[in-house]
Amino acid sequence: MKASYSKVSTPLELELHQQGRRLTPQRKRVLDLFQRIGGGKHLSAEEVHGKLLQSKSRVSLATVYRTLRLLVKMGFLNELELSEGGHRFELLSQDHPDHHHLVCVNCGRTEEFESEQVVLVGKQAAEKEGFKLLESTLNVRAICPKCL
Amino acid sequence: MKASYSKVSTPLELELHQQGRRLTPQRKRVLDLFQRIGGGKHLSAEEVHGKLLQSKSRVSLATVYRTLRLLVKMGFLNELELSEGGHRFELLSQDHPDHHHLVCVNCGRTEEFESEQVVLVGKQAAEKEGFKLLESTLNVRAICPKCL
DNA sequence: GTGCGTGCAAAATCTTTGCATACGC
DNA sequence: GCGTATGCAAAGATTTTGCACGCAC
Repeated sequence: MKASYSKVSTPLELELHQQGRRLTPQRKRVLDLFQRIGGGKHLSAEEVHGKLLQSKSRVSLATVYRTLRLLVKMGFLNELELSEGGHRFELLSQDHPDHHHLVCVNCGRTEEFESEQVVLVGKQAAEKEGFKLLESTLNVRAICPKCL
Repeated sequence: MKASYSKVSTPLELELHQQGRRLTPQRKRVLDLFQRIGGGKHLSAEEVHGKLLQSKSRVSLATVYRTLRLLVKMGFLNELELSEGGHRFELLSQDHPDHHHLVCVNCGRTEEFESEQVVLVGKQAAEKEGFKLLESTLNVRAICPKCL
């Protein structure tokens, strides 16, 4: 009997194919990287590029930029602007919903936290103006104990 | 009788002199611009430069950048990162305290709102980790009615 | 085989910096 | 007059783009 196994399709693959796009090793590697390091980490384009070079995968910086923007548009990643010089990206996943950032403006140390209240306030603000809410992020700028 | 009038010292001038710095026409023009356009507007460095050229004041782009960073450090301006490409700045004034942004990710329309609750949450988060709070801003990313 | 995606290098942005000059104090 | 601030132009940093080739489908 002919072995009929079905290749598991990842959400990434499905989503790409729905849009007539392709699952390339590069795209897989970028998303894999974020999934490997987990939900709370913030990487810049340069860092993604560097980490992929280390793990013997060859992805050009231009492709990293293109892929990051693609993954953000497709909802797999979240783009952050925390004034650490350049934008950063993080994994957006179900078990890591709306969350907020406490950033030390001196050393860049970042802690995350969640708050149901804040989500609610964002929702109300959006509703009041007739906007459709996508996400809300609270950025708390502060000085960490070490830098004080 | 000799006219003895006292030149009014602006907060900017006082603050600068306290630090051994100087009140230059350039610095005055940049802060004036923000005060003229009012509290809720977000300008990029390029825009500040452009607007100052229009009004026949000559300020170099390098000075605009240096002045913006200075004014932020001195607490006259607030630096925003709303993913509109490049950082933006807005006037920070007493009658316009901690406030938040509701941004349409499609057309860039931005509404502001305030929330005592959010300020409180930020404060608690900072305290919990031993950080000294500077400010907290809630960014709500959404789609405005027109773009829906 | 078709045409989307990649790599490369060049270009476009955005921001900072070195240095001689100008000017606030 | 002293020393900070400015302007200019060059350098840096970050991100985008054009084009020929390669590979996912």
